[in-house]
Amino acid sequence: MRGLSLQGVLTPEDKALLLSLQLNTRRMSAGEVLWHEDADADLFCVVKEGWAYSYRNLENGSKQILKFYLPGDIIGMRDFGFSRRLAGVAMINEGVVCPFSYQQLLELFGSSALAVGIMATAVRQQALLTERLVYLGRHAAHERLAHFLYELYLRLKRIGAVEDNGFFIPISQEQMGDALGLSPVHVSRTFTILRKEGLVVRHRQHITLPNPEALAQLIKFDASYIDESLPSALSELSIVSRASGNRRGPGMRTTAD
Amino acid sequence: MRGLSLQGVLTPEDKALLLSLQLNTRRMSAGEVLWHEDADADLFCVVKEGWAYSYRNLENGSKQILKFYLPGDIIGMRDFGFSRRLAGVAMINEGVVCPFSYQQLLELFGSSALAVGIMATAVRQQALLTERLVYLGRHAAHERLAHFLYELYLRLKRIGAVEDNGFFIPISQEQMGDALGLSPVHVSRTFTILRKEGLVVRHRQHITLPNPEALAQLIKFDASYIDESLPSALSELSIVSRASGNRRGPGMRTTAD
DNA sequence: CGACTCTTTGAGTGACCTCAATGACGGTGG
DNA sequence: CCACCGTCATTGAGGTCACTCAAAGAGTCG
Repeated sequence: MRGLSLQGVLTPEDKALLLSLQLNTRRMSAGEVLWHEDADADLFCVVKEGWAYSYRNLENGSKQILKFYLPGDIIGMRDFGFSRRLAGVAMINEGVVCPFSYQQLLELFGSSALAVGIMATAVRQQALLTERLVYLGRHAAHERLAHFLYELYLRLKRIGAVEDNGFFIPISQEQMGDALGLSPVHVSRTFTILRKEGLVVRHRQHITLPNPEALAQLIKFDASYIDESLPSALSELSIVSRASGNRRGPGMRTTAD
Repeated sequence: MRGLSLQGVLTPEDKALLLSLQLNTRRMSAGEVLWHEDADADLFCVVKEGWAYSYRNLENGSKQILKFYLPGDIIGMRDFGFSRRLAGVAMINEGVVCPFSYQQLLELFGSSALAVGIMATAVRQQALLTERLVYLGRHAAHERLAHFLYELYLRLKRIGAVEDNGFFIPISQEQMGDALGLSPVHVSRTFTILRKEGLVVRHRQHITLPNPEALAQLIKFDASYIDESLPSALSELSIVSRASGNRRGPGMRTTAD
């Protein structure tokens, strides 16, 4: 890095921070791992040279690559708001990266805990999309549907909308197909399969999971992307309100997007 | 809303803001559209009752649903950092939402333009993932590959790594398959198809797009999710640096994740 | 010059698709 | 109360896209 020019309205603190980011550069060899899945999440990296990619290794032996990073890209934003990495990152070819800590970023937000929380919440919601991406890319229809239903089950449970392992679902099978990348006909067939295995009972707009654990087991569901608590630095930011029309749930946590 | 309790370290301003969010509630009927794709993006919504979903209507007549929103979820974070909506949002059943403006959120970040920029950058990067999701869900192999290559082409062009419509690509076909949800064998076949149509020329680790416009046309590529400028309120935050090893590009814009 | 990785091509299979018809349910109006 | 309608779900038949397995060609590296 020879120079650093900034446009706009950055404060002197901002500029100092940006300069500090350029300090720790690290040369990486081809294939070298920046971090593994489930590793502690405490830093970002800016790619200076070379390409990198983030990935998930799946139970079934396959792999889903989430993103390729080119020079100038920031790696690791995806995990901000979680204590552990949701995906591994490795270099493709040789290159140089600039690591910097979450702590440095937090200083930027320092004045507003709410801003930090909104940022973290936005990132956490992205985790849901990422999870869906993995299922679209590398899982069969019955796994996509099972995952979809189980995720819904957990989210509804959080807001107190699950009763006796069952919940109300106003979505048509065609809409589920549009979400899961399946034809409505095949969604129906897939429901039939899950019903015959005793995993899902469906009656009109009501779904019951007689054995949620078995369903979770089927797809090796890892719920950390949904209900893991925020790292201590960001904690205590849930917006708890009690909506008038809300069915007797204990409260309502606001989760982004 | 009867009450609003907050834990943690929120400032009085934060609390005032949160209270103000509860003001404008709006009752929605089933199927009602909150906003269309490409509409101006200037507000969020918190879902109080009912379910909603965000979607993309595709050129080929199909539809991809991105996410279902349950009570307590925030809608619209995905577009923060863009001037127009990347996806439409509609209610599934009857419900109540609380709209609030981006402006209110910006006040939270007010003290730090850099914090705003990082937030916006994180959200913009999510747009890339969303776009990939759409292709995994609803597009054939040759469309996925064409889209992947064209997106790469645009991103590399931004950092000055494209020369004569060609660029260096250190990725194996197996890795592309892992990104696109295809087997390595089928990636190879798909390359053959694109080559025979004169859209892609590949020689080892170098790719040339003889006619980028034709490729973009094939997949109706809308580049707004990549290169649309930030809304005025957030503008001027690109971090321009000149990396030592960077091939003679004019500079390097930092884009998140 | 081998050993290795990556790519290409062929053959056969399977998952999911489309098209089409029927069934189940709910709402509406006579 | 019942006939009618529209929407949604189910089931069958046949087709296609992408998969797996397998083998051979092409570069690259030591």
